[in-house]
Amino acid sequence: MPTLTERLTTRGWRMTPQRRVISALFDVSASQHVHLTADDVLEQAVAVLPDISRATVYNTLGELVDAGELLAVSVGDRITRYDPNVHTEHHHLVCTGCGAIFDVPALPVPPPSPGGEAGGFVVEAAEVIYRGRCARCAGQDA
Amino acid sequence: MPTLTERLTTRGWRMTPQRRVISALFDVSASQHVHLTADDVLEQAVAVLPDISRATVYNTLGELVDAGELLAVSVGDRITRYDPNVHTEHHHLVCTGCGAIFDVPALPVPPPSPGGEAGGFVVEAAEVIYRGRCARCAGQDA
DNA sequence: GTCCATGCAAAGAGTTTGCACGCCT
DNA sequence: AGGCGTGCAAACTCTTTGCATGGAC
Repeated sequence: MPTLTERLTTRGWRMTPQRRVISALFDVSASQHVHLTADDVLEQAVAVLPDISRATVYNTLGELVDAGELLAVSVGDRITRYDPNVHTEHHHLVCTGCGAIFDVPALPVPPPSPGGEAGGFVVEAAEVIYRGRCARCAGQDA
Repeated sequence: MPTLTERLTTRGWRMTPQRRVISALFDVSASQHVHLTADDVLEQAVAVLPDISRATVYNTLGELVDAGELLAVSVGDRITRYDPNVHTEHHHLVCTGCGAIFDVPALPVPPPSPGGEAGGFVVEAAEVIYRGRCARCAGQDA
């Protein structure tokens, strides 16, 4: 699989230093199954490119989502997280203790049987958020 | 089942006109499986109580969620919706066309098998969001 | 009479947008 | 050389908060 930066170049994206840095961040985070927030991206990008602006980060993230290269993930709070793992179907575990998010392979979810007002609804995708305690937080419960 | 207003009185809540109106809205919306936003609540409450303030609506909604009388539901955008249907486990269908939200009875979701970094995660709840097209929007697709 | 919910207004977080400049191609 | 991405700053949306008043009990 080519890197995100390579894929964007292939797509004909204008590869500015800013975009290169942001893409590189997601190439790293993909292998670690990390889910960065816009602020995380800005913070890490500033470390390399001190003059990068918040607007550029948001613009680029939005474009990457539109291009299908990132998944925008919401887990209940009002913060959007960006998931570079778009090529393997997976769901998310959210720790109610520390807020950490983990990936799990998607198991087949039983299709709902919409009746009543929902009759005729055509399901195209199912997204599952498992809530619970990660190993560390579960340990502290005892 | 007593009405929400009755339950709040039983709990010893100070029943102001504002709280009475908001509770009444959810008694109605519960029977219709509607998922009101804070703005919906404000708008409908203003129609009855012109001087009710946005802050009171938000405060009351927050208190109702804390009391376990409402569920705060997020379906991906940054708007919180309030679901009075707290006593029957259910998931949500979200129409990607018109944004409508429908309830479906919760079917058993297979437990994930967290491995890797997620090892030891203790799952306590699973929340499913089905995305697709409601009957009306599916009809327009043809 | 006491306390707490209310209204007001301002603050706050996260995100988006308009515009002129400068860099990538 | 031309167009698009950038930085800046302001605007925007949703939500929360501090404080004085007044209504519920």
